[in-house]
Amino acid sequence: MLNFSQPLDLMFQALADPSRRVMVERLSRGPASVSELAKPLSMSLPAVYQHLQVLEASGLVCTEKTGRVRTCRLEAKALRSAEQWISERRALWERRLDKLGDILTESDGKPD
Amino acid sequence: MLNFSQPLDLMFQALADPSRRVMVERLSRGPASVSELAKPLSMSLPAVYQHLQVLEASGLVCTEKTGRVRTCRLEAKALRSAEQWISERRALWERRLDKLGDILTESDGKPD
DNA sequence: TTGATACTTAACTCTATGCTTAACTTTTCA
DNA sequence: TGAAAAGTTAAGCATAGAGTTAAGTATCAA
Repeated sequence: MLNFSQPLDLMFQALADPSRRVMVERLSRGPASVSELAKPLSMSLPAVYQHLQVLEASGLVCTEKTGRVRTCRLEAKALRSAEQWISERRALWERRLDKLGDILTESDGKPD
Repeated sequence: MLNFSQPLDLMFQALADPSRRVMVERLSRGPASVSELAKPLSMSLPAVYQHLQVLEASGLVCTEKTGRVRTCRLEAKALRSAEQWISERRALWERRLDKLGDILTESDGKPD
């Protein structure tokens, strides 16, 4: 399928990489510079930088450069929308399971 | 970074593809066969099948074959754990923002 | 003004992903 | 029994993704 570059694609794609999740994890405890984000990761700075660009493109992280330091911070709104997509599907499915359970209980074990 | 194949990697990776999200969406409304999942997607059945395997490997979907039909259903527990990861990070970050807001309000505009 | 710091860009390699078509393998049922 | 239905496997191809090194650029501090 062609890449529609929809927000959810980019967000889930961004979250799929463990290094990027480490970066998000770090940023959930407060803003950080590029080098700070790189510190716990065993890879070159350009690699970290590329991950950062993926996170920024997804909207999960926004950055701002002041002097020679780029400061990165989490974007709660984007996190919320990814969370919400999952939540809605799960709710739909669980509601269905509940209803099914009720029917089974009411009818004392009769199948669907 | 090496592929640790951690559950979250696989789940977010699985959700990153729009075709797979269409499949999850369909399954949130109830179980379905492989061909039913394939119906709205403009790709070959083997392609759909491969997507299904990605979803199954991630734990988001489980399947069971009866006769010649494979029935697929959502796994609420897995959805919950992906949702929770995001939720926890967001909560941490938003709590931080709130505290910061409080400090700014109490001190009447003094910086951090 | 010069060396160090903190990114940033470019070019390249290697692997993983997302398809495809073709060829099987069950099951089902007329 | 034998064709149709539903799924499965295999092989191959094209593109995207994750990493590298090397070479910039822009700030800062002395």
